[in-house]
Amino acid sequence: MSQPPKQSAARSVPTSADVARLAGVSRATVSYVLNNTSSVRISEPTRRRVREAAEELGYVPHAAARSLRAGHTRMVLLPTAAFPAGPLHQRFLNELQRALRGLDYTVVQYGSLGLGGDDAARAWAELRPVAVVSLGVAGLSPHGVAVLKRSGARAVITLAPRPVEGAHSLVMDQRAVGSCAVTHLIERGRRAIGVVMPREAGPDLLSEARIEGARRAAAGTGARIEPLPLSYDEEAAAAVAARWRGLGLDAVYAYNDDYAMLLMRALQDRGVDVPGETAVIGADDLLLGRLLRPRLSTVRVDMVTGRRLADLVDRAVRDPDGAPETHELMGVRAIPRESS
Amino acid sequence: MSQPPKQSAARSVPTSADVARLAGVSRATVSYVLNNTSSVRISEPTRRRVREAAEELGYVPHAAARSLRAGHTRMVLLPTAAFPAGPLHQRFLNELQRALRGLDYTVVQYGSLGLGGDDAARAWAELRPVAVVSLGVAGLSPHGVAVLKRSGARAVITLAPRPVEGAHSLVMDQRAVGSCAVTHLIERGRRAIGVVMPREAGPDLLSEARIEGARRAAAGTGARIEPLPLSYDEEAAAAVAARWRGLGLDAVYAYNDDYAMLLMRALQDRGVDVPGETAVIGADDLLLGRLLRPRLSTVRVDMVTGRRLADLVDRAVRDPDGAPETHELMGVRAIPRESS
DNA sequence: TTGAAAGCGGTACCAT
DNA sequence: ATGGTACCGCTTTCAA
Repeated sequence: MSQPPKQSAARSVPTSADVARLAGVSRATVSYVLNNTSSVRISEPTRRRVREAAEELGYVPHAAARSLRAGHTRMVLLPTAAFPAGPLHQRFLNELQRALRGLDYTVVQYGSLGLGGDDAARAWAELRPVAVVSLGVAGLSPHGVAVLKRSGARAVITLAPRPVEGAHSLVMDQRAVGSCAVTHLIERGRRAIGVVMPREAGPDLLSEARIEGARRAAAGTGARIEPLPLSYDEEAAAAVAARWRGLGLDAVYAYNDDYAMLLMRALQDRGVDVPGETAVIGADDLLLGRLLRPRLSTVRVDMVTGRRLADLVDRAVRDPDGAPETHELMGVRAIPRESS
Repeated sequence: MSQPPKQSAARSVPTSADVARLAGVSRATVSYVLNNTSSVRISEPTRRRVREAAEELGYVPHAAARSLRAGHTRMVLLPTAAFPAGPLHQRFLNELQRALRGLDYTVVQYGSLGLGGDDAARAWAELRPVAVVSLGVAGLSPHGVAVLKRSGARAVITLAPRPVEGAHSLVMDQRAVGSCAVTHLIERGRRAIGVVMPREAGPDLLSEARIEGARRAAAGTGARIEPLPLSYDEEAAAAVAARWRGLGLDAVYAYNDDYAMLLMRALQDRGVDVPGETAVIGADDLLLGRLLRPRLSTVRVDMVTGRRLADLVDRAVRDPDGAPETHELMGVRAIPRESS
């Protein structure tokens, strides 16, 4: 055999050098042709030969090599810690993704489930993204932001209950949701208000903020707030309903519509009249809430649009030294239907 | 100035060379220390100096450079075309992600929204993932699989209605869902069966397969199948309900529970008795379906567990030349409740 | 115990 | 119009 270094040459991944060899040109030429480099003129026959060679070998450029050479990437990293699920969130992610792609970014969701705050930030930084958009992931600290920026991220943007130092922060003060719901109930004359929080997740920022908002809205009005941890299953809801009368509550605000629907049904099955005896309100305005009887009251939260956020990312990337902005962007309003 | 090439040296991203310089050692030593290379002994004082230098500079290794040198990555790519949403899917993704991370893989979701089949595969191949797990993304062709493999992917796994040549295929024959639902309805004595499909998505593989299964189950039984495109909003549902009696149907199978709930409510509001006049069955066994009255009948689909899929990925990576396996893995069963 | 140097796959400058 | 070649940051022989 005449090629001792390459035993399984056929098996190995084709590189631009392979293309060059097959086309009988230099690697430089291959690069020019495949990237349509405009600052250099290549004859049409050569272009064809290169293209054909690339095609024949099934050549695909190596992103890592390219970005290593370039010194930067077009990657926007979306860390996904725990999926918050929810159809709104999904739609929003899709929108954002499409908009960013339209601006020629590569969107990558990176799961950092097992990692805590700063470790996660480090893991993200290793990928050298041009921007990081952290959607409500707890634990992105100012230090984490610094690590990312020092490793070349030109924009770090958080969408969270509280601003993070050093990052552009879109503040969605989830307390407003709780406040809005409870204020609504109080206006309706309710005074003893249960607040349902998911038991699964443990204390996360979202539900904590919502209950904190509830407390705040009740303060000084004479109304009482009673936290009610609840698992998302029928048995748990039935159990709460069973001891309902003992709790002495005349209203309940649930973390979101899913939990609200679950509890409302359990209450009804237990003979508790909704809204007569107990008013119920949820949050997030799911379509399904309108299908129950009584129709579920809810709090609607205006999300930022994916398009707007994508523009913000792009602006931040272009002007990395701009002072981090903090935007309050939560519109929140109660949508009374029949359950309250 | 004495450093013309580096005007903003302070601004630039620290490399292992910077760490080496600061610690007064060579880059090799830095690499040994930071990777705890066991084949080489480094004195403790040196280790400390290196660690301190790295810390001080905020050094984070460059993943692209590393994998370029290594010739391979530990990245498992999960393409996400359109989010199928759904809480089951979410849980499953989380499980899978966690299990893969446990096996020391890096999980990356890559959004290829705007791209069609083979372009998408090419884009994925540029990242040189060690494995690609395609979850129901239409358009991963045998050619796409070939591109991925030639660019170094050691495993390509699809979870889809049909096997894909060259890839390990977990076949979830969604026709079984439609068959199961319709068979159930026929057993209950129904003969004129509407099948609701999402109007939004356009004809996608999932809903097409489900309706195809419905047709098959009806064939030869004398039962009639009537496709009913439906948008996911109340008006659309009301419109269908308004012309319900004219359709002459005595049962309906909806693509999934969400659509089933929506239509069932609209029918009830129109005075159609469920299940007396019209039986309703959905699919996916959402918790919320149990909250309506009558409780929604459904078809439950057993998903593969994330853990199992992760193991399959790992096995395939270790044995890349193993023949692609095809597993049928859909357990499907009707769960009759009160609506049918 | 440590350092020098080659090379992974591209890109872009400078020659030719 | 092309080719030669020096990098990008990191790992890993091989020598010292």
